[in-house]
Amino acid sequence: MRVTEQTKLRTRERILDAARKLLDDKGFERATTRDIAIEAGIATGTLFNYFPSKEALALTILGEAVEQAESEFQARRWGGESLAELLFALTASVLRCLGPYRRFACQVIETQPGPSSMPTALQASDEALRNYLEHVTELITHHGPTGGQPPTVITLHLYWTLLLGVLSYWAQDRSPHQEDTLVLLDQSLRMFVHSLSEPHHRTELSDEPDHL
Amino acid sequence: MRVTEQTKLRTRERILDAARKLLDDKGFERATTRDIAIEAGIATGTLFNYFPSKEALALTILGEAVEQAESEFQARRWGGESLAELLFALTASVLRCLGPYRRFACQVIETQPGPSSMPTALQASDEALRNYLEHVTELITHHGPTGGQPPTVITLHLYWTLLLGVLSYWAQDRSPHQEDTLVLLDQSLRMFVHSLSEPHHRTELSDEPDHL
DNA sequence: GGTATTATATGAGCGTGCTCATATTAGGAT
DNA sequence: ATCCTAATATGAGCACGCTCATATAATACC
Repeated sequence: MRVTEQTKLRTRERILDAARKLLDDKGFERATTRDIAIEAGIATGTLFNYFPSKEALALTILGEAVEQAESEFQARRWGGESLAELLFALTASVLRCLGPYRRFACQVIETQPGPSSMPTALQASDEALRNYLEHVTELITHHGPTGGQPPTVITLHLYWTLLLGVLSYWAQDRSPHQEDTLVLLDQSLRMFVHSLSEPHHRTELSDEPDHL
Repeated sequence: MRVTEQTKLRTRERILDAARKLLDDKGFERATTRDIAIEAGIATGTLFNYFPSKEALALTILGEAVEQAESEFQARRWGGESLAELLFALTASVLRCLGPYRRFACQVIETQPGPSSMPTALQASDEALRNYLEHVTELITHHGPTGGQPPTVITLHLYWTLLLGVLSYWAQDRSPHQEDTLVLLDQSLRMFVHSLSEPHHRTELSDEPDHL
């Protein structure tokens, strides 16, 4: 069965469509891989020839959305905006593109390893997420208050944390057009950008040990 | 089999001990409920007579640690410290008490619903975590810059987000005594407290829609 | 002691995500 | 046309968390 490349791509798309439908209908946990396979007209095992795991399948869908947000952002003409404004616009784009997947986006992205441990290596497992983080790194480097200095790992981790917080609020935001989410995003980013100007400290308390 | 209260408590403790051991050895996912039950000398089903789920079992262990941190904090004599210092001391206590469970603490707490949607109702499912959040709310209310005003839901959500970020960094922190974690904690809290003085905005960009 | 009652313990079994030996078939060689 | 081969599809089966009908045994009553 030396199937044509085209057939394989069609199967892949059928799986992605089925997954989009069922993940949106039932959320990440209640949408089973068996059901997705049936909806796509294939056997359960076949699904795993195309995607290594249910999580990777969902991430593929979300990654495409993030990539689209990225292009939308790049397509706009920028000049003179502050770092906070740029990050706001980029992240609002991401939220808009993730809109159709609000039901499961946060559940999946939350489980991704952020840029914590490994120095420099942004370790989000999905490539689109890695690119997003690299893009953020670049924006901070070139538009941040510490001209030209790339952010530390701790700073990047902080950014990722805040993004996850916004996503998890957004996933449950019942306000008309998720306006509250934009308020939270704004507050998060202002806070974050402000903190870039401050050096890294460590609070000293007389009766507090300085380690854990 | 109308077993004495004491026997039930002993079984419960045996389960908790077994869980502490295996969760620490293998992490949350690789420690199976079957193995924990065997280690505790009971049948698999029995475990679920004592705890409704594997997650609840782990949360019980972590909840006890958080409660201990809480009492340590209460036991100290406070006077004149800033909000940032109080939050720092409280959270450092929590981290210290969670120390023995570093392997799985973050994996479990991360999955807990934060104080996002429901107004006022802090919805962390474990009681110790709810208490912790209520305590934080109280500290912000009485020591924050907006004297006497309780924080908004968004503000609390932000705090929870930052705490999760610290936990996830801490879980992987390889620095000698997790000193980097303290740096991150410090930066997070300074940032957070600073943001309390600023009103909630929404960034306005000429070509950016004001909703999602 | 014997029996009834009833809280608790038990483990077969279910639905998951995922694997892997096997069956199937497309496409080249003849 | 026919066979051969290797890429792909298949679904029985595994280990997981968790459930539930049933077995077991501790107490109350006589």
